[in-house]
Amino acid sequence: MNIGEAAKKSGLTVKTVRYYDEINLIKPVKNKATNYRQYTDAELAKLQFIGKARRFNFSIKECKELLSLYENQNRSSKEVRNLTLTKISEIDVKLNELENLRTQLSHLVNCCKGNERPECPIIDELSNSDLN
Amino acid sequence: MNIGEAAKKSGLTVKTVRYYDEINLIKPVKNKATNYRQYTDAELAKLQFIGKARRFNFSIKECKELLSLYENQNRSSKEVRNLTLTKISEIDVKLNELENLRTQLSHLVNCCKGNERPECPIIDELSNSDLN
DNA sequence: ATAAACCTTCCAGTAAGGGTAAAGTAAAGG
DNA sequence: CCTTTACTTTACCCTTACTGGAAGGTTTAT
Repeated sequence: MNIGEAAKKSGLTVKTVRYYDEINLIKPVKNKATNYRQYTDAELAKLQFIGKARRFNFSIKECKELLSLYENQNRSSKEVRNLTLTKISEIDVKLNELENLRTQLSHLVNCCKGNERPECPIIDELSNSDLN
Repeated sequence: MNIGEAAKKSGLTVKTVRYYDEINLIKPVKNKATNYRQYTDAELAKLQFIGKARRFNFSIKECKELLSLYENQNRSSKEVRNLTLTKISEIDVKLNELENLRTQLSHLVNCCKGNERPECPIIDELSNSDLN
């Protein structure tokens, strides 16, 4: 199939699929006559696989790893599980950061009257020269 | 003061401070003889302000807005508060996404034995062609 | 005089594509 | 058969917010 169909069926954009070719993630054969990319069903499946992994917040680099595990019939499930566990703890770190940020910002908002007057505790806090 | 001192006192890197000059965020005067950037105390205060706002997850564009509010003695605290509230709801969206992701990933991890065998529900799920 | 510790500009790269242009190809309609 | 429309190609720049490095000028200390 051509790139448009592969894109549609994988839920990716044509641009993205072409990009995955460019970075050697999924390289289709080219039709010699037209120079069009030709995707097989197996390649479509990989595109779908990547798309899903990306939605699970795996980076392209991690997608490459997952893809090679996917293609390797002799992999152990432990390897996949470890990659996923690492990803989960990365998410935990990010969750913590964001929660802290949220707490601090809502504290600032609660201190600010939000009226037409110029006094603003948020600006005051941002102007406070001590870091943090 | 020279850029190194301004960077140190603001907790930013020299590279970053130079970048802020380049994008017209904080433009110091240049010493004609040496071509060195000269930062005043007021500019240092702005660098500190920006640094803090960035740590609060405000984008450079938002920092520009905050900075103009900071510099405007006639601003209303409402404007600053609204910008901050917007930022909080953006953080909420991100928190939600990450929590969903975490739930899904830990569900996958719980289904996976993580042993030496190749059967892996994580890979199976990623291979599942229906989106989500 | 020379070394180190500053500073300068310029160029390239990051992640993961998006936007647009110019041009080739294919399929459908008249 | 011709034209329009839809699809595809490559190539280039743009995004965010910097970071790294090279090659060179300046200042300070030894």
